Amino acid sequence: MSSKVKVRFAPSPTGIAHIGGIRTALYNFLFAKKNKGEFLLRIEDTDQKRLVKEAENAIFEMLKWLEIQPSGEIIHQSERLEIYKKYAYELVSKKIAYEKDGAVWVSLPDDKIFEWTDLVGNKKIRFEGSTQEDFVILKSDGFPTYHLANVVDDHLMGTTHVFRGEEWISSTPKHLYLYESFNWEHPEFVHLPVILGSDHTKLSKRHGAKSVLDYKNEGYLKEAVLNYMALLGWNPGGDREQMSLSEMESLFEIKDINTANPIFDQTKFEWLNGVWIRSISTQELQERLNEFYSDDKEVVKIIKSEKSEELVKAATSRMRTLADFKNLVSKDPQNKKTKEEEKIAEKLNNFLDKKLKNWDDEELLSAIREFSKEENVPFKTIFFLLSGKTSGIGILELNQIYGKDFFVANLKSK
RNA sequence: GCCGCCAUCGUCUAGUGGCCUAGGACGUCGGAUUCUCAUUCCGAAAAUCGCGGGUUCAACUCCCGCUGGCGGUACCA
Repeated sequence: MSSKVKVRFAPSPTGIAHIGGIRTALYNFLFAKKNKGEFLLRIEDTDQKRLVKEAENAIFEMLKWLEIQPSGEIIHQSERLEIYKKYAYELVSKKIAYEKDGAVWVSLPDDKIFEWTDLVGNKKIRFEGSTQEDFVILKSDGFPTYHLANVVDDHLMGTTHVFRGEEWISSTPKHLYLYESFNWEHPEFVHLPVILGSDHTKLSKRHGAKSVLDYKNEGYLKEAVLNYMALLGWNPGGDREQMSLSEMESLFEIKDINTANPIFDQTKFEWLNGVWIRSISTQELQERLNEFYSDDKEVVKIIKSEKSEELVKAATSRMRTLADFKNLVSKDPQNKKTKEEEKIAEKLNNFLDKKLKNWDDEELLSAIREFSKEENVPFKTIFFLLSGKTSGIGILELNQIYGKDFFVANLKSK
């Protein structure tokens, strides 16, 4: 392999930029980085009927957010119709393609064997020409089909490695035949096992969404998205779980891509997000939160307050997503007290009022202990009465951040 | 149906003929720390390596068959 590595992410803007798509983009990117090659972007907008207006922007936004930016010019297949037409008719004149119903078709020779070495699993895959039906390369609306456009562009762009989902394996013979008919060398093929949902079928909207941007909006860190996506089907060996983009860039090898279909595990993804939240600096986390809550005045006010750093520190270990932050730091009581609890709250209020002078941590803690013992009230209840929540940031941390007034307000609230 | 890909704990996976009475992680369960919840730390259960044949002194690792899962079978990508 003497030529410089050149790969491309070639999404079709027909729907959401889903997890499978982003993983393909990521593997392309990692491979390019690892081999000091080029990573390009090509928009395959050849299906006029299924085109979704917002999809293209979503793709750009996603790549930008994840910082896996392509270099070079972005190619739109819809702007290259003349090129595909020219090549389609070249095949017609070579008698490889024929016209029917206003479209250009190709038929594979029945007796020909199509074989290539797929780099995932490094195995030979072979098809007999007879298993492939005639296929359209140029549609009657003048647009090319995937088969033609993909082959033509990859050749013209000098793509060395085609990373794509394994759903393309069955049509690779068509592509092989096209390369051969044009007298072009075909690129290496890297067919990635498709990601499955928890019900073991191809991951789709049915499994509860999710575009990568949805995950962004749910409070996932880009590091976690990248990290989890990469590990879904690739493993550099060893016990490593947490990896940054640059670490992955230096470790990525095609031979470490798994051959089996991975199942997307939301729970592990959340765990990994928590790991990332805990591993960035408080200052960095503050910035992420600030950005995440930019439309939420209430939270922005909290993040911008003097106590911001303490709050974020206290919340860090308790977040799995950035979205958890709001409930954690909210001053509003989240559960109503029972009649019984109201009585205890009143007692506790009087007790603390009598006992505490400075409301410092030491005083507060020993008073709570005393109250708990004397009245036989579990700490859990006291926590609830003081904080207004059944779980969350610790009492002493809250004392540092919000102080006496906050506790008294909670004790008095109904 | 036909064609193709795949097959290690529930899940992600390590493992490339002897180091495996199969290792790690998530999750689950138990415990420690503890002001609740988390975090952190310990520990446990969890795969007779899908099944059946080979090859070999030796197979999770190689070969064949079966079964199962997934994918493709459009003038969609």
